[in-house]
Amino acid sequence: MTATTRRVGAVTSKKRDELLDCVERLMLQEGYAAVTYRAVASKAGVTAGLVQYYFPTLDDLFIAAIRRRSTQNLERLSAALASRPDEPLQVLWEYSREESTAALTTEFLALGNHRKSIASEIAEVTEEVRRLQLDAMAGVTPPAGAPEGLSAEALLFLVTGIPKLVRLEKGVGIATTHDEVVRYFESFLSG
Amino acid sequence: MTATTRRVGAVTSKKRDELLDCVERLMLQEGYAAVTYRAVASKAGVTAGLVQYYFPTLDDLFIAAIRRRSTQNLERLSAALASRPDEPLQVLWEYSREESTAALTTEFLALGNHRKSIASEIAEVTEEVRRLQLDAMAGVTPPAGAPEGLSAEALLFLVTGIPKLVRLEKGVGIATTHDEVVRYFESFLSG
DNA sequence: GTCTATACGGCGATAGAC
DNA sequence: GTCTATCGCCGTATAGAC
Repeated sequence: MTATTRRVGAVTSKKRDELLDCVERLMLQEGYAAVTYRAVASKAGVTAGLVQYYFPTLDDLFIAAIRRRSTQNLERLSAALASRPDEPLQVLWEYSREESTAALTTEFLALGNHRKSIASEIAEVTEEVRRLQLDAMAGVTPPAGAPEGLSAEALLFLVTGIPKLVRLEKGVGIATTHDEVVRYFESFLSG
Repeated sequence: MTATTRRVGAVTSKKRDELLDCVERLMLQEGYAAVTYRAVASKAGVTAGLVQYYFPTLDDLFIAAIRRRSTQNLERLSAALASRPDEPLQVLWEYSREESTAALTTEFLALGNHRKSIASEIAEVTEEVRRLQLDAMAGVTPPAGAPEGLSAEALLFLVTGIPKLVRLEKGVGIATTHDEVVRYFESFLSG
């Protein structure tokens, strides 16, 4: 069958990869709403038609960006967790606070909340990361000073989620309470 | 000076208030990106030009929506805190988990992150709410079972922020770890 | 003070020319 | 594989009717 007639650029194209680089830069600098065919094209020095040749709809473009980035993230996170298997919480905290990739992750989360067509894509890769993170925590006792009665799942949510929330608030200029909450978590995470 | 010649509808207009109601409904149902002059007009049964008469730019519209809603929220929250002055944390937790107004607050936060022109508006009203919340917590000892070494600021951030984060993730279909983290907080908040 | 009509350029998307 | 033409939305601005 494969009934469709629309022609699409090869996923192995070098140009395609460059375009996704531009998409990431645009999202980080101006947010996902600034990602338009014309803006990506202008940044890459090509025509808007060419961008659309590789990504027929903006959904296609965003999904490609999410998949590429999450594959890279999974590898980076895996390596970081494997290199310090005795303190996964500290690794997850630092990883979640890293501006470079975490900002994109949060941007993708916000994007999914307003573009229902790609929400499932975000959910899928997030859950995949979460499984990896939970596995890394298995069998490791929480550091002294960590809240009592907190399940591994809840602790994971806090350690990876609080940095997201802080970033989100910082993004609009909210500053209060951030230092205090970061200080608390770092007080029992290696410190 | 007041050089401008542009005419704008009166803030006391009943129509204006109805339009803001439509804006809130649109934001809740389809997200802020669905808030267009034409969509608001169609929902209110008026022309797009009339919406623009009251709100010359979309920034004006969003700022008006933020101010009206935050004024109402401050009053509701004040009343709730005053009615149970001995357990402000429980009140804040329940208030933050309420779908109706909390969803709009989170939507405004996301909006501010992508529309820098109104970010300061969000920051201002959020900080104002936060001051009120911190005042309500003053002099009240945290419930038994609450994490040790947690400052009032940090505890406030968690109790009001975790529901936001859970809502954000639920919005894209993420489900894991939410039950666990909610259960933990409710285990020491009255339960 | 309220409200309508119209026009502009930018947008996502499609079909099809080179 | 690359790019143009075209369509119907969008925000915004303005001129003017009641």
